[in-house]
Amino acid sequence: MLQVQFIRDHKDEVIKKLAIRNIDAAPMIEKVLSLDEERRGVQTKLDNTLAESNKLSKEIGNLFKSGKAAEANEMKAKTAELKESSRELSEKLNETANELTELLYKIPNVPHPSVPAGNSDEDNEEIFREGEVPELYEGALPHWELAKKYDIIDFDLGAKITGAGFPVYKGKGARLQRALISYFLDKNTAAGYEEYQVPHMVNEASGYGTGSLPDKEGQMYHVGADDLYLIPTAEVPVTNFFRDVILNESDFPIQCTAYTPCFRREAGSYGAHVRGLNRLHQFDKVEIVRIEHPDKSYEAHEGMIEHVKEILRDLKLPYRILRLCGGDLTFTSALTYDFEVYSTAQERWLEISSVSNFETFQANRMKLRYKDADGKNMLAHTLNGSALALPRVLAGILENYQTPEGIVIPEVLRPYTGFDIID
RNA sequence: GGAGAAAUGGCAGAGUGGUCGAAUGCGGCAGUCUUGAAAACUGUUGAGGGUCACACCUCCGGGGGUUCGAAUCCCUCUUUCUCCGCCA
Repeated sequence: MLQVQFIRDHKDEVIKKLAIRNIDAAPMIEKVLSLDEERRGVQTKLDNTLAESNKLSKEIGNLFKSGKAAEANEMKAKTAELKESSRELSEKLNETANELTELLYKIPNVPHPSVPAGNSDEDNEEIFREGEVPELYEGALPHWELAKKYDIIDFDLGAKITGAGFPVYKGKGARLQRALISYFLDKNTAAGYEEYQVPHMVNEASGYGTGSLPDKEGQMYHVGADDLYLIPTAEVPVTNFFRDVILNESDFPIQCTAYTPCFRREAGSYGAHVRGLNRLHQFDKVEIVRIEHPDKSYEAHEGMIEHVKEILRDLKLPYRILRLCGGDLTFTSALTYDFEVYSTAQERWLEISSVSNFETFQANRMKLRYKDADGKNMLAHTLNGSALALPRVLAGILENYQTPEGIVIPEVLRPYTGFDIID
């Protein structure tokens, strides 16, 4: 969430920049400012009341000590009124503060200056394209047909034991999946990211920390009996390592990577675009997360982009990079680059990575700070990206590497798979 | 799952109703001394709100209560430890 102080100091700028997201934020911002003013007013009144009753309490204590019980008891009577008004004031304070926080939760991050205006994914800006789209032979198939033909992914079996969108990987399919995970993790750790294995469920506070709550409440699976959420991405547990943490400047850069399954309800998705591996309720992903000094975060962001590029080059998959427009930018992000791999048989682009800089938006919710040179606590910047999401990479490999003889395994994966063709 | 114990500042650890935001030690930072460093000594060292700056207010795991007054008493939740049970 945005800092109230920042909104106070940059009101017009915030409104102007949120317009890039097609949001008329002026009414909300005005409300924030008036609530904030109200909150501070009530706070001051409450403070004064408490100060007075603290003073009285001390005096009463002193009177008792010096044996003047009668005077002390007389004074006690005076405190009742103060108590009553401080009770009222603190209720009022709570109300106002809660209202303010709830409102702040509804205001998305301010986009970076480079974010283009726009309404939907059609307005995203392609900034880079690389890799050759292979000429497919006559009779080439989409990945879900290939999965069936070579018996490497069983969607029906998954539907039987769990439901639609929970595939079962078999044989060489399962092995390829594991190869990709290992390859990604090795690649990330070689680039300086420390590997973690994390819980696949998180508590409510973590959900709020990264912004999955309350904005995406309905998208997460909730385990009611224990009030836990299945993670939609490793970003949530990993970034929350740093919730309520004050770092030293020397701790930067912090680079983490983690493989986890990701669980998404995807309520409202339907149709041909969710076929096969295109959109699942459970999928595997290797995530990279960075915690950075504000001065270095965009440099780090570029570094993450280069890193993901390198992986896709290794895999020799045709891909492009988009700079997301204001309308397509996720709630918490200031700047996001999407990587899309070309699905040759479907003749469409599939998102396989989303690399974002959240600046202080998550850090403010999480109270993730560092001590600067003057000893002041400042909010850090958080970033993350996929490196990479498995199913669509797998779809890309199956479709782009298909031959009449079978599916050729990309060179870099062979040490991990132990075979070079699926036939 | 059952029984018991505990949770205090970066760490260790005092504090059982009043002047305690909290002794002491370690660590960190600054200074003195030194060619430099170490040692020694001196000072300093939590977070949030608020203010031009002070004042002032809040925070001793979380929430609630008793009291004029709570780190200290009561209730509740969470977590950790010990013992028993169960178990990959």
